[in-house]
Amino acid sequence: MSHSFDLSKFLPYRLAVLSERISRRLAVEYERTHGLSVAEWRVLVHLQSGENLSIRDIHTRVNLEKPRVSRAVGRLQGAGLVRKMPGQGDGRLVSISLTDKGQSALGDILPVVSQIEAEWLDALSNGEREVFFKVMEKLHATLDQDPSARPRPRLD
Amino acid sequence: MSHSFDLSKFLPYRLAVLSERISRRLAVEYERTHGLSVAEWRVLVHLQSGENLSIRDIHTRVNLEKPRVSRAVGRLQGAGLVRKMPGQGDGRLVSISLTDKGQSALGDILPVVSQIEAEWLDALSNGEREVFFKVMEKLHATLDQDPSARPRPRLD
DNA sequence: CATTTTTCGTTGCAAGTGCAACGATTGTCA
DNA sequence: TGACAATCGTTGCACTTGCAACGAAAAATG
Repeated sequence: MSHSFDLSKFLPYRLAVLSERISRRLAVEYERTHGLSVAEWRVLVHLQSGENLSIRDIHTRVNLEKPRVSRAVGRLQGAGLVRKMPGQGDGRLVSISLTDKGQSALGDILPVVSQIEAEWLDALSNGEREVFFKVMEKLHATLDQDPSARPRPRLD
Repeated sequence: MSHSFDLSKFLPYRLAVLSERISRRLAVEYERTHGLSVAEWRVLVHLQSGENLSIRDIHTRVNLEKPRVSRAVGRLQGAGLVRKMPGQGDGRLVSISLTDKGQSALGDILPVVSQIEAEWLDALSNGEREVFFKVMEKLHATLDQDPSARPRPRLD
């Protein structure tokens, strides 16, 4: 007798579908208005929090592979949104920072994106929000103890 | 003054990180043991529920673009896990079904994958599971009313 | 019936992705 | 100090992906 299995009730599948739908919805905004990809968007946002970051900084904190970050930064530089300078002190590092144009683009996008997120969160009660995030944390904690799982990306 | 924004607390980002980590963990299983990609895995699983499906059936129910399904089916056929026959009645349709080898591969993978999912769900209380899935549904419902969002894939 | 539209699956093509490997720079340790 | 190892960012390469366009087949329209 065959193992009964319903993909539509499978946790990883449901998460993937929801996550993808939400990502797409957001991408509509920064893609249409500023031609950004997901990787470029993440890099750009992360640069807003701190200046003079290296590729590796972004790589470890933003959950993108190193080559992906490198190329995203290259495209952002080509678009004039980002500036690359040799890192002082350590000659291997590259110091990346936002240009005025990059700041301005972020200024356009962030309010829109925050507004969309707010609409999603407003549909939930306080308790639901709390439990939802707690569950995500618990799932990460379970994965942390699984040697076959990837390490959790730093979220700080 | 600049808009404060913390990517690590941004709902879409957190969802993407968790979803990707979970997907990767699963992919380890069916990729290493049977050389399947995510698309191939989804197609294979969906074929288990019903026989003689068309590309379009899979496309609409499994949240994969049509060309992606077509190519995944082609690779599965090449690996001997799937059989393609011209659809009777409608000459445009392609009738896809599992071979014995495909059934056998699923028989290997499904218990392992279900076990991993069970470990994740067991870390949650009944209430947490309930709220978590309810929140996912609510987020979908909010997206349903957003004309800029993609339609929700059928989950049946 | 004849003609136009729609649907189905596939393919072309440009672009992005993951992984390994590379040169360059820095750190480590005998 | 000198040899070796580790780290940083980039690049090569094979592969996948998304989107548009295509031919074949069926449906809709007159």
